[in-house]
Amino acid sequence: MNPYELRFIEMQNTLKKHQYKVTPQRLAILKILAYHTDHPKIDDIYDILRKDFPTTSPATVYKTVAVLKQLKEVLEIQYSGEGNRYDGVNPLSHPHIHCSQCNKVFDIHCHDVDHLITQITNQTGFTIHHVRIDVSGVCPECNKKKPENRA
Amino acid sequence: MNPYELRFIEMQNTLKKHQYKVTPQRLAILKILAYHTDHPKIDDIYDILRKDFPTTSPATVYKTVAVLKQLKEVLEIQYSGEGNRYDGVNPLSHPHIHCSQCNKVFDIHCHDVDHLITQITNQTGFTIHHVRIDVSGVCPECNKKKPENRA
DNA sequence: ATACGTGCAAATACTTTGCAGGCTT
DNA sequence: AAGCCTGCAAAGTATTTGCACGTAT
Repeated sequence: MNPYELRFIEMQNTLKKHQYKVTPQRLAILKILAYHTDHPKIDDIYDILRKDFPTTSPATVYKTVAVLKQLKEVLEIQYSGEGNRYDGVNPLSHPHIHCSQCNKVFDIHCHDVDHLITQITNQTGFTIHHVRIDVSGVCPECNKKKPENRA
Repeated sequence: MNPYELRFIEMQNTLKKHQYKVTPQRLAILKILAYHTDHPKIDDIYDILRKDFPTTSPATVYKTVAVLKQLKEVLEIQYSGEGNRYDGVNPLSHPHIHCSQCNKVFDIHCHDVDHLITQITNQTGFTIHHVRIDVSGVCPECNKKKPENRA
């Protein structure tokens, strides 16, 4: 079983475990979130969903995503002013990097983050619940296309 | 001259240098941003501004903040769903920590950030323009008040 | 059978825009 | 004097809510 299918099953199980009803619409949204690594927005999910459910509405997507967010089966990446993005493939908090040219968002895998969090905990005395590390810039692809964009 | 006044003057100079008009409203907004370390929202600025300019409107605040943001004299900290916050005291990108109980936002001073950025640059090949590190949790004050909130 | 979910529309919150008149330069 | 700035209102975008009907359990 590939990791995407695994996520799809995990998400279903979490819904059932918490007595949420598993409807066809929810299954479709789960599947979209489980299989898409490109951090879709609500509208992206809605557009895909509409192919199978032409009468669905954005409200349904918002509601289902809210449930999954609360169950920690999807990570919300807040981008004020251009719609939040969601990561259902890897729902634990992790760093992202956003290209301001092509608007793609990629995951970053970074060893230093744990150390950083320890340092911040010691320094602030906070009980830390969530760490958001988001970098933006221009990705190598876009740099190739337009060399004059380099900083 | 204290550092807040210095920021106030710097912001004025930047406006003048770029041929923006220095109006009483703008001066008042600059002063609010230069002197407040608590990362005010647009509405917070507007509320303070209204004491001296009862007929002003949020649009004016939005417009002035947009100018300052573009001139890099204020740092926008995006919090989707509850209004962005602004840092005019320290307008260079730096980490913040937000308390989910009292909603205060504090600066973090963290040595490891440069190293992290180098690592991310090497790993991704991005030309990095902006780094956002935002932590949320419960601050020591709120932990004292409600010990059961500890993670 | 019951309670929850769906989908429509209206409401909310935040921000941007258009425009007429006023003020800074 | 000229053009930008202000402040009002309206429009725009993202998201939430209310409600009647339908469906999963």
